[in-house]
Amino acid sequence: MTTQTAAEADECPVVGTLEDVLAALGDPVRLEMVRRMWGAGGPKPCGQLYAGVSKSTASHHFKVLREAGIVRTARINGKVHQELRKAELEAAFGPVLESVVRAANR
Amino acid sequence: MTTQTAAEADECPVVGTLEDVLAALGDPVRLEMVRRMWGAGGPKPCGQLYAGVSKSTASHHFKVLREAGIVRTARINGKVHQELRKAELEAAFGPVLESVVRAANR
DNA sequence: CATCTAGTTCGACGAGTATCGAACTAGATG
DNA sequence: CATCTAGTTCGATACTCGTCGAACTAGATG
Repeated sequence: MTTQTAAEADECPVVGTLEDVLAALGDPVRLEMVRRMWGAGGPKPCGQLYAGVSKSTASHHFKVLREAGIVRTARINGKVHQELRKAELEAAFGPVLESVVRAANR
Repeated sequence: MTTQTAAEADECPVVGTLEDVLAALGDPVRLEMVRRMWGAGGPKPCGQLYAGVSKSTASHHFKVLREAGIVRTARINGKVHQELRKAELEAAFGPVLESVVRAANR
């Protein structure tokens, strides 16, 4: 990978496989992160997306979500934000994410 | 659990958590098993639900699906069959399984 | 009964995972 | 510049997971 800005480097051109996505969502911490992002409608500061685990653990989870193509990372006003790649996921898997988040919100 | 027949013993009264279900589906072998069952409309012999892994590995995967509450096991004419618990999953999680299988069928 | 097929359990193994604190990096602020 | 907060990476750890073949179980069949 050539030198890019942080935002670009986290812009995965491809979403992971359906299994990758499901496996990534199959963890309570990550599912909660995604659930919180779903309602945000845009980038959200990392610290607002989880509770109950350490910063380093949360960082690990964001990495898993990112590598599965579920989120993208952006630095806004010097703070790291995470945002769901709704459009890409919808394009690849249809209403999977939406149905999952709705189920998580039950 | 009191003594019951094999079919009854595999009748889990409760579906697993959403994370359990997603994690169970987040494996290529198990996702394929579920995808094949989806179109069956009823119990299906185990041997028809997978390919590429050994019998013991397949058996392990069926166990994971069963413990997540995704399938139920029944013995028909002496042969073990697996069947999706569509109604229970729909009741617990809405259209999650349907959207996942549709995505798997893309 | 013996034999067969289908499926489960067991034990082992290498790989992967979720977690943490320490060390580090990235910015903002005064 | 120093200091702070937010977030990442690293190393370590205990645990889990997917895999297999062997041994076992469950039925059907002749």
